[in-house]
Amino acid sequence: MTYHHGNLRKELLDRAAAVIVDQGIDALSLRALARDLGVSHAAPSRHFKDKTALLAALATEGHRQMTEALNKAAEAAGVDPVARYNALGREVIHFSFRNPAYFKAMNHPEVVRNSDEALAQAQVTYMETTRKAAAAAQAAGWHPDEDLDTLVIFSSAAALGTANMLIDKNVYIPDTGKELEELAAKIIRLVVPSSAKEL
Amino acid sequence: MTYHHGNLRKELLDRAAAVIVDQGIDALSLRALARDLGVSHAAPSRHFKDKTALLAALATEGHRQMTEALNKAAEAAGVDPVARYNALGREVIHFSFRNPAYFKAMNHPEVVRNSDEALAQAQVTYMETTRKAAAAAQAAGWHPDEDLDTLVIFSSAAALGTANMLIDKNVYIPDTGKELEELAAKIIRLVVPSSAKEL
DNA sequence: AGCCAAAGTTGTCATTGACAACATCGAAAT
DNA sequence: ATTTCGATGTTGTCAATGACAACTTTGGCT
Repeated sequence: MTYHHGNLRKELLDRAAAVIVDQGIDALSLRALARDLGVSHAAPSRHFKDKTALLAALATEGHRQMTEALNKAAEAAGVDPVARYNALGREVIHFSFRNPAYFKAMNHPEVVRNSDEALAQAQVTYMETTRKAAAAAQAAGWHPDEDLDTLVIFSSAAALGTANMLIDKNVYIPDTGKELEELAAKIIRLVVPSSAKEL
Repeated sequence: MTYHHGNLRKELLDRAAAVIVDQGIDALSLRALARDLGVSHAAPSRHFKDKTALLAALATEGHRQMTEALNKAAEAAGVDPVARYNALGREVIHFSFRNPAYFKAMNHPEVVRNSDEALAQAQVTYMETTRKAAAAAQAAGWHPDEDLDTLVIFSSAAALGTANMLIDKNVYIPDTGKELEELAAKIIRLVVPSSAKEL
């Protein structure tokens, strides 16, 4: 083992994600992370000023990966703007299943409140992407008479709210016996049809 | 000042709610609460075993008040089951605006995970209320061919998600210049029409 | 009058985040 | 090749906190 760890920043983020998944964000401790990785208690501070900074980095990376995933999903959905927006909604939920730790960091009130430059930028970019896709869907006939702002908030809230409810089954959910993915797809279909033909 | 405070339990809850509103749940500290109320650092433990227990009590009280508010709102909405369900959705959001601290406690992952008997019961009751109202709306023509479970999760997620987004403007929201209430009403209308006639 | 359980207090400990001062290493410049 | 210096780790320390134990006060019940 060398004096310099060499990859501490990334390993801290990975380990933090693992801890968040099975113990929650509140249980995260910088000193515990350091112990887990076999470094001294103050080593993490070289990479993250404080706990919030680590979570902000996690959230920023999450936004990066989600943006990538959303772009892919939209492309795969073809040219129909309604189908694309539907795919975006499904992908947000799917992403939250695949990356619960990123998702939780991205939506943690404390993290969002103290977001640094990079994170704030990532958030704005995400909202702009959503807004553009929603506008296209609207132009294709989805709720043509509604305010775009209203539509954006409605669909974002539905997608994020669904992800939050399903991620940890925090709320009592009757056992539907269905795969969560299929359930998510049905829910998103109630927000945006899966194709313009269904309008 | 007497040795026995006389009303400490309630004052702890009230003060905690105030702290949560302007500093967030993470900033809550039992010792700080004790200081604020002029009692010793261990006094709160006589009423709440630990921090989670205090939050659970807050959440339980929140559920109690919300249930009451929801019942009133449904009654005021008349007999049309669709209008009633729409009113429920609007009231959830309105409640979260009026009682952000309760709402945050009720939706905090850590609190929900470690819920005690009373809180678990309150949560189940809430979901059952929602489910019944949704079933009635469906019987009246709202998405007659969809699974009830799907409809319940969809509408709950939309309402809770909207409340979460609007409560602290956590997410970037374009300045609509509209009152939040009116915005919420428009969003809920996208979930459930405001009357069966609009189906 | 006296008992006793509820409600408060003081004392203490381990954990944590934050910071300061010091140590080591590797890569860039000479 | 050497030197140097900034990045990365380490040790040491402090104040705040949650949790718990042991003791005290008080008011209501018998």
